[in-house]
Amino acid sequence: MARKTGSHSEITGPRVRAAAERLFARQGYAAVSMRKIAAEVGVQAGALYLYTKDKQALLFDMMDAHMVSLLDAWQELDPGGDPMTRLEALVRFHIRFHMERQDAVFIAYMELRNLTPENYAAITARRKAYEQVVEGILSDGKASGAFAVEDAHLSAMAVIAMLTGVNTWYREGGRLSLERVEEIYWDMVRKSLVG
Amino acid sequence: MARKTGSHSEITGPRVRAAAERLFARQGYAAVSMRKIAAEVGVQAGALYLYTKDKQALLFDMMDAHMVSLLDAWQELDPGGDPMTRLEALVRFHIRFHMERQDAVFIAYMELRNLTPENYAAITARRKAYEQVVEGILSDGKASGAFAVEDAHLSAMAVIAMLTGVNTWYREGGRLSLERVEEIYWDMVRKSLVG
DNA sequence: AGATTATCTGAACATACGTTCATTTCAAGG
DNA sequence: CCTTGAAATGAACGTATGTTCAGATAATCT
Repeated sequence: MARKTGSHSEITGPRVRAAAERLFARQGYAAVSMRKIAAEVGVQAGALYLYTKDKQALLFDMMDAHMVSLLDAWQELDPGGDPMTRLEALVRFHIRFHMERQDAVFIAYMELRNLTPENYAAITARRKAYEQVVEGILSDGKASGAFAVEDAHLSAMAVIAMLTGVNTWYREGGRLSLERVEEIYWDMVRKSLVG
Repeated sequence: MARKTGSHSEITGPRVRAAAERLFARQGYAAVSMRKIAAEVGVQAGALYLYTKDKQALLFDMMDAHMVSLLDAWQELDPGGDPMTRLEALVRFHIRFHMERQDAVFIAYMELRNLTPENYAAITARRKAYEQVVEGILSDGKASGAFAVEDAHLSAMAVIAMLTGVNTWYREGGRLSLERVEEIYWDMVRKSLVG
């Protein structure tokens, strides 16, 4: 047997990426074999190499796409103007964006050490870019007197860690709606940064 | 060849656990083979099984020991009394304790999915116990009016995420001393929870 | 000194891995 | 209807995996 009835490149390609993302998030990159991914797609392992150079590219491409998407989405949404307004927008954006991409976020945080040195450097650069978006807002707010921030970098890291942490405990249909979570987190972030 | 000169169980045992912790933290459980651990210790792979039932026990035992140590250390240090005092003690304790055990903390957060279901349940129970320590302090503070907390559980998770995040960016000998970091984080946590 | 026992080796086990490739099958175009 | 090429198979490759175990060795005890 070979080519399956109804098989098509434009369908299989995305399905490979989706299966890899699901499995990497649930079991970890190192624990997921190409054969497992292929089985999830309904194909033999060899066929995956029509859609990716190798296993490493599968990981890197999804991480890079995620980071680019994060940076692009914020650039689109950034209201500009005063730091308080921008930070509120960022807090709400961050929570929403990350909650809608739980698998990709999980992978972006957990699989850094499974990247080759070159790929690691590339992803790290994107991460730093996002961190500097946050740090920039805090710096502006410090300069304008809107925020009582001692160290903009430290506070940026603290805020990001706190926000991303939502992913580890929030489950849809739980006690709190995502809007409510957004509200409370923004309240905590704001208070932690003002007088 | 067989038994090495100067070989001794009380020495090799801890060295196996130390090597496993180092390697699991750096490369991930799934990516570390028993042969790699053995090589780090300077022994053949088969010898490891004198000190651990299997690879899974190596992971579980170190994670469980870490969690027990965390809970015990806090119980020892808990000053009791009013929530504000207790929370400050906890914030400083958490940062210090986690910074001194970077590898163990990393593993405790990253390798949950490589535990068997039974082991996962056991570790998760310990984690929940610690989360409830924090949540308990916030609840007390809410009841006494010391904290303006809307949802004690959510705030507890936010605080823990923020504090543990220090591990991802703080490097010894950097711009800020650990005492300074403790100070600033406590300031942020306190402000985020009051008025 | 000789016997005992804890400690470790080295080979073996079945199984799985990522990747390549000749071959086969199906869908589409003329 | 026949040709062409994209899409997938399935077998093969060398290597690595966790774990077991009979045998070898050095430290300890009598």
